[in-house]
Amino acid sequence: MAALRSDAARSRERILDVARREDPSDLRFNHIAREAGVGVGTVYRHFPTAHALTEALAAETLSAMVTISRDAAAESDDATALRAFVGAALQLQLENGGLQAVLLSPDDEDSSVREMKREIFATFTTVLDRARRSGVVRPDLSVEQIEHLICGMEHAVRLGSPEHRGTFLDVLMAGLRA
Amino acid sequence: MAALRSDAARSRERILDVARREDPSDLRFNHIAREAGVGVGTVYRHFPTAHALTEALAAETLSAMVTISRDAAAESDDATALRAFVGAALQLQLENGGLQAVLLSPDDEDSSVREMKREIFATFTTVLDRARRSGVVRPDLSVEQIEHLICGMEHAVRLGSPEHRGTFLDVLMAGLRA
DNA sequence: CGTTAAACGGATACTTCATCCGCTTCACGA
DNA sequence: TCGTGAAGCGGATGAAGTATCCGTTTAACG
Repeated sequence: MAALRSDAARSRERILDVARREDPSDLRFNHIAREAGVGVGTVYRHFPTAHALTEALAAETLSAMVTISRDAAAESDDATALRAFVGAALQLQLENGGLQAVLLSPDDEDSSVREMKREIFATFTTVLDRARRSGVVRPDLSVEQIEHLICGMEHAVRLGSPEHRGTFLDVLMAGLRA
Repeated sequence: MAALRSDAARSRERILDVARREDPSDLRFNHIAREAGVGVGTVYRHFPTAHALTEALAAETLSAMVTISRDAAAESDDATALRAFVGAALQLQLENGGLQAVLLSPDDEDSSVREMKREIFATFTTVLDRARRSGVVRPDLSVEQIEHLICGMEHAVRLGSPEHRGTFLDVLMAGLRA
């Protein structure tokens, strides 16, 4: 990432500040531009596509997820580690509405996003392997399938009240058991 | 529903035939009109909103769901009845991409849709009550929460391959258990 | 300061949506 | 069979939103 000119850096931050408050699944570039006090062209130059903007918004949540996933992996009890990981993923996906799309997207435009995703999936693979070996999870579920199940739970929570998160996480964890 | 004039009935069927083949979450009226060989105005007259069209498409699936839910309720084993109901709901929602929206919508434009939904939810309430009484399901889950969980599973299956439906249904049913 | 490349803004052309109304077709009674 | 009016049809059209392009402005640096 070449150093940004000061005005460019300012524009970028203004745009991100506004975009954070918008519905991640319905980013309107013209509207964001007006709110941010910049021209539409400026928004499109910084973020050529809606997905590029979603990725930029996801970057900080993703960085938190890296930390949390390391912590989960450090947990000594295999079942607890799995629950910590899945619970954190669900929580963060609920907090950042664009995260699901970024996690599921096969090709990332931003290379730091790609690297963080790689680490998260690698860590999860380790945690899941441990859980499988100690027999606390169905052996036929893949990392990908569990990610999809987490996205499904995110969707379910969004349909109702956020306070159902705990219950739905319990349902998922019980369902994952061998 | 006042009797339709013959040309109106023909237009309606043509529109529904085309719409059935489209992505239910992205119904483009102009496109449907062109494909169906009718004017855009005709599409809008028959279906004032995308939701009205989605409802019409959901009607036949909903009618199948009424039958299946009665069958499930007739099942003597409480746990089996619950699984039959949830499994059928998941299956039908996967077959008809617009069904989720219609089931979740609080106000239906079509009265027959409203009536079918009423019966389905009433039947499910009975099935769930039985399951609760015989202790085969967590007592703290409401009909609404379970519907949301089914929608979540639908989402999860759609993210991957349809062949994961069975596995994901198993995960959900295991998670629902007390 | 002067220079230049980077960044900016917003007019504009383009796409898609949904309405409205003059024309056509159907149903029905004579 | 035909006349009549209500119902239905079509697509031109204005509104709304998207993404690009290029003349102007601004930052960075010697």
